[in-house]
Amino acid sequence: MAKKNLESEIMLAAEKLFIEKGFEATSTTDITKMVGCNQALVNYYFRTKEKLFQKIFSQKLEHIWSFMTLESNKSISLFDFISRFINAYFEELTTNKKLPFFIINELVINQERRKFIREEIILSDKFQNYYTTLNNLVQAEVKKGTIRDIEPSDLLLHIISLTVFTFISLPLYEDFFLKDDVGVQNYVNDRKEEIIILIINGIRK
Amino acid sequence: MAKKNLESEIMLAAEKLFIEKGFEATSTTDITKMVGCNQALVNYYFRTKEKLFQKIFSQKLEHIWSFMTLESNKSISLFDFISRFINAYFEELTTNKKLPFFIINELVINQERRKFIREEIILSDKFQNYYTTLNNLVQAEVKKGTIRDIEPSDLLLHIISLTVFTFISLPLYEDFFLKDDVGVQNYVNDRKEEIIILIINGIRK
DNA sequence: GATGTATTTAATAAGTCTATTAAAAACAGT
DNA sequence: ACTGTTTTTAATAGACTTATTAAATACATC
Repeated sequence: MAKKNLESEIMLAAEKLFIEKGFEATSTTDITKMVGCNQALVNYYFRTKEKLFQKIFSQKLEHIWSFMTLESNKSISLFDFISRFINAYFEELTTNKKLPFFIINELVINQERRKFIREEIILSDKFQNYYTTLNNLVQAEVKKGTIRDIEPSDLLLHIISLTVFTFISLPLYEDFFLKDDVGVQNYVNDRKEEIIILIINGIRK
Repeated sequence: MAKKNLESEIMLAAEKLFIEKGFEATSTTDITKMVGCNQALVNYYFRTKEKLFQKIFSQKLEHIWSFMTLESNKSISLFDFISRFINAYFEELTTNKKLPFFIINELVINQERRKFIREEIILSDKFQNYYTTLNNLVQAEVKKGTIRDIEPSDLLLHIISLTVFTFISLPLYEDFFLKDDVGVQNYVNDRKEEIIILIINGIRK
């Protein structure tokens, strides 16, 4: 039996519900009902529902973002980067299937959160370094003549589009073709392999 | 001055707001405030907010879906299909930039709407024909040896992933890189060309 | 112009939601 | 065991929601 700590229990329940149903559709009553404590505790520990959300959101964002940059450092060549990155990305999202939708959704809906990301991530040194590293990898291959001349941003967008969309659309796949967990997992794995092939083939000369 | 017709004015306002902010975040008061009429009219014309939403949702879905099938019939070869389809798809979504997010969002959130799609679209003859046509196009090219052996579903998913994600993430691009309408349009056009190249290159042998 | 129907409004019921407040309970340290 | 602090609860204010109702207005047809 874990030590009872309502603050973190509320965080966990909120995380689950926010990711499942989004900010609007989740009430503080839902959250505390899940924990089994009084609704006022949300305000006691986090002041407002919005602040609780922000805490969870930036936590999740930091998680996924630090994961992304971590993966890029390990790579030596571009093709290595691509397949390694997509593999790790898929593995990461497989254990957090709803995360892509959660993040995209809130970023699209809420302009404030976009500004937050811009300042915290896009303008950060870490991102600039990350992008420069990727750019070097790409330029090296272009010079060698192994790939066509492509913007690193396009490459990155291809990877993110195809990976993220796979997980966003997962509930659709599940219900359209009546698949169980195993079926879904097979589908995800197949998509992963196919996406790697498409991208590597697609940038080759 | 158009003939005043509050029923359709409500529909239009609701369409705008639902697409902009989603079902939950839009209130019937918002909608009628926009039109400038009494809130009770929503219930008078559409019985419930949910029914109003459903009407708009299936209208939009029908629009995009009939567009997709229309485009497939015009194509003769696979490469023709791909570039023609992506071009038309992008053009369509350029005039309805928020539509992809709207549809995906509601489908992910609401299982009932997924079931609706399954019955109305996936299981329809029209879809089955559509898929068979695509399959024939793909098989023909595989036999000719011009492309690698790929599932038509994968090809379709590639196209949809890359196209839809471009528009879903548009607000992010806009705010991250501080682009105006012209900048955004250039970006969209560049992405379109790049996506066509990636896919055609990516399925070639 | 009277009469029946369709449209629109104002008022409001009944529910939900978040945040606040004051009191109660649990837990320290002495 | 007493005292001060932290945690938790119950109760509730106040602001929204959607949907319903009955009354008012506009419209059409005879």
